[in-house]
This record gives sequence, structure tokens and C-alpha cells, in this order.
Amino acid sequence: MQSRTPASRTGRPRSAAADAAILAATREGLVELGWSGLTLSDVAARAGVAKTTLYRRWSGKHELVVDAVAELFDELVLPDRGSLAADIEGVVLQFAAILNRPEAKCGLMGVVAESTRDDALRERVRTSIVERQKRLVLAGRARAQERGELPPEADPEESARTVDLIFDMAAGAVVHRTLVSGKPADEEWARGFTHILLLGLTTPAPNLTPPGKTVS
Amino acid sequence: MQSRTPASRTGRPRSAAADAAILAATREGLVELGWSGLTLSDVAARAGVAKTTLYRRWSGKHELVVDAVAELFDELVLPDRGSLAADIEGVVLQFAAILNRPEAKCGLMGVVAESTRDDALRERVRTSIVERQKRLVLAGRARAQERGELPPEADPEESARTVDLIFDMAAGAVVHRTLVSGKPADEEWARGFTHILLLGLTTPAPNLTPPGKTVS
Amino acid sequence: MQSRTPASRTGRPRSAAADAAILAATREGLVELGWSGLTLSDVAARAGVAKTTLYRRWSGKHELVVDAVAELFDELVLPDRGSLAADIEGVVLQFAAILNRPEAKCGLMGVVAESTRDDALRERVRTSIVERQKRLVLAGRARAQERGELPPEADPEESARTVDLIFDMAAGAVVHRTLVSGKPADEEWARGFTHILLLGLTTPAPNLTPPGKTVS
Amino acid sequence: MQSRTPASRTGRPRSAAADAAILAATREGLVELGWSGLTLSDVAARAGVAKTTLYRRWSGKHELVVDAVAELFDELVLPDRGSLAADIEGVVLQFAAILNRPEAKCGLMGVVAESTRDDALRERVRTSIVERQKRLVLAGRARAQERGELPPEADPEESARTVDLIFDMAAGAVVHRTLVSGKPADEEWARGFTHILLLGLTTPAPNLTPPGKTVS
DNA sequence: ACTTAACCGAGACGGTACGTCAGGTCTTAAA
DNA sequence: TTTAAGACCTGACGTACCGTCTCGGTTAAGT
Repeated sequence: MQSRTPASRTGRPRSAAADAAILAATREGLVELGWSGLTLSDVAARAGVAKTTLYRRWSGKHELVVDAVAELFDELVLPDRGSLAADIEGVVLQFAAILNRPEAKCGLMGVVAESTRDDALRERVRTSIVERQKRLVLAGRARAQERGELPPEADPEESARTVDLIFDMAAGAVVHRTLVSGKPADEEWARGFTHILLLGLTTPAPNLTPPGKTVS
Repeated sequence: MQSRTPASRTGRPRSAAADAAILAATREGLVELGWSGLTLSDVAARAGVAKTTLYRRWSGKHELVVDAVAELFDELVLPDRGSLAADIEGVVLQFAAILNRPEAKCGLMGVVAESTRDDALRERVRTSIVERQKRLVLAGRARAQERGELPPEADPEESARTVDLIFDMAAGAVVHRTLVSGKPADEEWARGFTHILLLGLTTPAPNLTPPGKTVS
Repeated sequence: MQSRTPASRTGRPRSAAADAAILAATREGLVELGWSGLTLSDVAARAGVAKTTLYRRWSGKHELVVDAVAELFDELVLPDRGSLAADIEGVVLQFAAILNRPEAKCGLMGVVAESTRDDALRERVRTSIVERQKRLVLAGRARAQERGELPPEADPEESARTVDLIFDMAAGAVVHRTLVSGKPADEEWARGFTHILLLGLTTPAPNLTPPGKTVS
Repeated sequence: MQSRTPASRTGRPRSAAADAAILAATREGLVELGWSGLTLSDVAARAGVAKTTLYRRWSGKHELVVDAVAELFDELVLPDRGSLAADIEGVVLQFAAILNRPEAKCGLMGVVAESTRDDALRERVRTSIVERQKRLVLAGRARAQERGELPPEADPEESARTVDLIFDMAAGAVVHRTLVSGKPADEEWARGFTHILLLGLTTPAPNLTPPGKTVS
């Protein structure tokens, strides 16, 4: 969240309740007004807080929304549904469900759009929202390895690359399906997606690529 | 582009040159100012055109940027690189190259962000930008079938679902890699992506895995 | 009215009906929209005429309204009510009646306001609207002289000055009463006004002005 | 000026200096650009103030100019020139001098023109500018009564009517002379005007001349 | 009847100001 | 020192009107 200067000892302390109220008001505003319609004046009014209070804690709309949205995605958990495929489907459906909430799609896409020209913001989005969800991929793989569905890691570097790839594919596909194609990422779709993803992960090395090009 | 009513026979005709100038100015503005920094006043000034002319043809920033960005993605072609895998890699890299251009990422994410609260806009984005690129998937599959890399279609409905799925996965993965993860979608990445995608497509595994069962 | 170039012999002649329609539409527009609300596009539409036609004949809103309003004041006539006082009262009431019509007050004050910074326009207002109403003062005086109520003119220069003064006093008082004070210039008021005006005109020379200052 | 709600105790108080700067800038703008050329953007820029500050205090151009012009006419004073006639001449010349200033004529006629379609505005013009100058008529009469030039009041209602009439005649005549006839309201003219006005006031002629009868 | 030139309607065009609104800073008094 | 309140500057918004222009098409006078 925002940088808290612990050096200040004197004076009136900041209201702790205000933070939560502001973030909730932000999400409420996103639901009703969308990203571009959201104004900090409105957030302040909703939270029963002065605009100054808000600017004292966040540097602007971007950062505020990042924090407000991040809390949403932290709800994701990895369910144990008995198999790797089912676990993947479960996470995908959870992710799709969150992305269906208006505050999530508005807020996320808004900050992503801004982050195309603001590296600091993109980094903040990545660390506050995206990167921390890789825990799901890691946990899923670990559980699959326990079950014997996947072999243990060999090359740690290669392993990290694969996690990134899977993450981009999963998150990207759900976002594109939901926000661009405008169709529901439902169970059937999740099954099809998981099918393709899993086969690629579990099949060692193909012969379809022309000679001279190995894949993994 | 905007709907042209051919019923108007009288009056001064609209300048054809203005359209091109405006769209080019829009892209230029996106490069320099980004989505949120782009103003229609600035576009008009760049294009040497009055603001009213702009509003006469487009209803606002959203629609204008959709048209301006759509022209970028129409540059995509399907190269014949000898195999399905190589073809996919080629298209993915082309797509990544376009998405690396600032006007493309700014503009695309900007309109997508807005479209989360505007169904008409999302439909416009879909038809003007996204949907027409499915031609690449269709052409790639046809060529692969000629080569014998893929079997001919059996169920047309299932086939359409697969095209959609592939498209969401490909477009989504590249976008997420480029814009969120912030890492380059380079040849190595494209190879990994293609590997996973292709195996899933070519392995005749059971498509209907019951929930809770393993896949491979 | 507008300058007509008689040098043009060939080609389609201007529609005579259009002029009248335009002036009528102008007055109609003044009634409904007022001076500042009046637009030439609206006038053109009301008159069933293209904007170009309008600009071909008048150079702008100012001149058009001058012509449109001038026609209103040309309705003034000098009634023969038997005495100078009654004649003055009659004309004053007529003038007040015209000035009560919204198109008259709107239009007149509008062009007068503009004319404070445009000498050519003020001259046009004076010659087209104001000056020609001095005929009423002249006719009234002539009739009073016939009746023997006023002596014949002695000094023609002095006479002209007096006509101007009376005119300014009469027109100014009615305008101020109607438009600024916002009270009706009714019969009682006209009687009071006429009383003061006439006494001053018919009394030869006062002694109230301090020595060394003669009035007439 | 604008109504100040003294109930507001909290928040940053309005800058008092801004008011004066804005009104001065308004007059400056009137001088250079005239009524129709005056824009609130320009006024704001001149006053070194944001447009919003301006709109926060005045509802529009009309009200702003009323206040700006009102200050001009508050400069009028009643000089003691020894006799009623001389006093009247003095005030008339002062009024003419103010009306000769471009900001005064532009502004006054502009708001009067607008007020022909806006009763609230006319009332504002009347109370803020016109009505308060009746003090001059009242003071002049009182002084003349002290001198014995005029008898004391008999009927207070009749007295008020006379004040109104004198005021309409004086103000109207000067305005018409200056702005419509376009000739200077100089000493000679003022003498002539005063002559007529005073005779009417001091001659105890029958006030109720039946219509159709001669006066003198 | 046939030029021919000015006329006409429609409406696009480059400008400019409008009045509103959001962003972000500041100045108060109170807590 | 923080807080609520709200005034402040900046700058874009989308609209409206101005006066000009460019079309296709019309209408008389002069041949």
C-alpha cells in the first residue's frame, strides 16, 4: 500500500478506519461509474473523508485503484479437486468469476491501460496484483507433483520460464475471453482450455516443429 | 469506420483526405500522449482540421481510437513458413511486434478498458479489431490441412468453438506477456507458447474429461 | 437596405419574395429568441432560405436586424387629435406601443448596444430607424403653427437644435421608462411627460438660470 | 454584488482581492472588446483568476457586467452650484461624462439589451445601477427646497411619480443623445435640456389636462 | 433552343467561445 | 499534525454559432 512514514510521532494520528473506507468507496465507485467515471472527489464523498486525506495517502487515482483492486484478487485460493486438471479448471473459474465483477474488470483494465505509458505503474500492478497470484501456479504444480501427475523440477530456470508462460496463457486467455470476446468463461470453456494447456505441459517433446527447432 | 449515409446527395461532400489525416493524427497523438493524454482538440490540431469536423464523423474518443487502431492490426498477414508450428510462431511474433508499438498498446487497452462498461463499444472493438483477425486462424488451419498436418473438420460447431478458444489463448497470452508481465514476447517465448498450443490441438485426447478426473 | 449592384444585367435575378420572408423571419426570431438568441441559421431556416442567400444580401446579424426593426417604426403616424399636447401624447403612446413589442425592444436595443463600438452601425441605425422619425416632430410643429399654438420659426439653426432636443427627450424618456424602469408608459405618464415638455417649449425665457446663462 | 452566504464558516474563504480584480478586468475588457467581444475567459485571464472562480461568484456575463458598471455610476455626486438649474446641469454633465466612457456605454447598453428578455436581469439592472441614482434627484430637490426654489412636497404619491418622471426624462435624454444621436451632451445641450425640464417643474400649470385640450 | 452567368439549397468546413467538470493544490478553523 | 470543508488554477470537454466554402441544380436574360 502507500508508503507509511513511521518517523512521525507527534500530532494527530491518521485514522485507520479511513483506509478501509476509502478502498471500499473506490470499489463502489468503480461499480457505479467505471474507471473513467470514477473521480476522487466522489470517492472522498462516499468514504466520508476530505479529498486532502485521500491525496495524503495515495498519489492519485492510479495507485488508489491498484490497491482497491488488489484486494479483490487476493480472494483467489487453490481448491483441491482431486486432480491437476480439475484444480486448473477450478482456479480458472474462480478467476473468471472475479473478473466478472464490474469493479474488477473496470479497475484492472483501467490501470493496465494507464500502465502502458507508465513503467512505475506497471510494476506496481505487477507486484500488487498479478505476481502474487503466481502462488496458485506454484501450489498447483507442487500438489500435482505430490500426486505424481507431474515430474519434479529439473532445471529451475526452465521451471520459472514455464510458470511465467502458463501464467500469461491462463490469465490472458480468461481476460480475453471475458473482456474482448464478451463470452462467458464457463465450465465448458474452462475444460477446453485446460485440455490444451495440460497436454502441452505433460507431453515431453513434439516432432511437429521442423528440424532444427526444439521447443523446450 | 463511421456509417456513411449514401442518401445524402446534396450539400458539400465530406473531405476524404480529412479521414486519413485524422486517423494518422490519432495514432501520432497516442504515441506521444497515450490514451488518457490524448485529446480530440490535439488530434484536430495535428490533422489540420477543426474539432467540429472530428465530432461530425466520430461520436467521441472511443470510436475514433477504435478505427485508428483497427488499421494497425489489419497489417497482419499469415506467412508461409513451411509448417503449422512455424506459421503460428510467425503470426504470434507479428502480433507481438504490433502490440509493441505504443499507439497500439495504448489505444487497444484504452478502448478495452472503456468497453468494460459500454457494450456497444465492446462490440465495436470486437468487430472492427478483433474478430477480423480470426481470418489468420482460419487460413492457418486451412493451410495445415492442405499439408496434412491437421485432419479436416468433423463437427463445424465444435470447430468454431476451437477457433474461438485458440484465438482467445493466442491473443490473450501475447497481450498479457507484453502489457502485464512486461517481458518481450520474443522468439523463444513464441516457441514455448506454440509448443503448448499445438500439442493440445493435435493430440486426439478425450475432449470431455469429467470434472475431478485427471487428463493425461 | 443592402446595396444592390445594378451593374449585373445577366444571370438569375434575386428572389424578391426572399427579402420579405427573411425580414419577417428575423422579427419572428427576435420575438422567440431575443437578440442574443437569434441566429442567422435559424432565420434562414424560418424563411425557407439557405444561409448563403442571407449572407449574399446582408453582411451580418447587425444590418439584418436594423432593416427588420426599421420597418416596425415606419408604422408611426402623427394623429390629428386637435391640439399640440394631444398630438404629442398620441405619438408618445404610439411609440410606447411599438416599443412594447418584443421584437422591437430586443432588436433595437441589440443594435444600439452593438453600435456603441461600431460607428458605421450607429450611423445606419440613426438613418434607417431614428432620424426618419423626426418627421413626426416636424409635422407636429407645423400643425401646431397652423393652429397658432406655436410661433413660426425665427432662427432655422436654433430650430433644428430644438427639434433634436425634443426628439432626444421624447424618445429617450419613453425608452427609459419602458426598458429600464420597467413601468408602462401609459396615458397618465404620457400626460405628465407632455406637460413638462410643452411648458418648456412655449415659455419664452426663464429667470431661474443664474445671470450670464441664457437658455435658448 | 453577489449574495454572500455568511452561514459558511468552514473551508477556505473566498479571496477578497479577486472580486476587485475581476470587476476591474471586466471594465478593461469592455473598453477593449466591447460587450459582445467580451468573454469571460478573457476577463479571467486579465484578472489572473481561473474561469471557475469567476463562475463561482457570478452566474454569467450579464450579472458580472451589471456589477462592474454599477461601480462606475456610483461615482456620481450632486455638486452645489448655487441654483437648482445649475445643479441639474452639473449632474447631467457628470452623467454624460460617465456615459462617454466606452466601458459604461458598452456595458450598460449590453445589459439593457439582454434585460429586454430577462425580467430578473432588468430588476438587477434597475436596483444595482439605476434606482440608486435617484438619490441625486431627491438630494437636488431637497436642496432646492432649502433655497426656496421649489415648494415643499404636498402629495407624497404625486411626488414619487414626479421623481420617476424626471429621472426617466433626464437619464433617457442623455442616453439617447449620446448613444443614438451620436452627438455630445455638452454644456449647451445640458442648458437647453435643463431649461425645458425646469419650466415644466416650476410652472404650477394644471396637471390634469383632459385629452384633446391644449396645455398652455 | 441555347448559352451563360448569377442565383439557390444544402451542408461541410475552420474558428472561437461557451459553461461544466475533474485533477490536484492551497488555505482556513477545528480537533 | 491530521482532518473536513471548500476555494483555487489548470486544462479538456462536447456544443453552438459564426461566416466561408463547395457542391449539384435552377432560372432568367440575351442570343
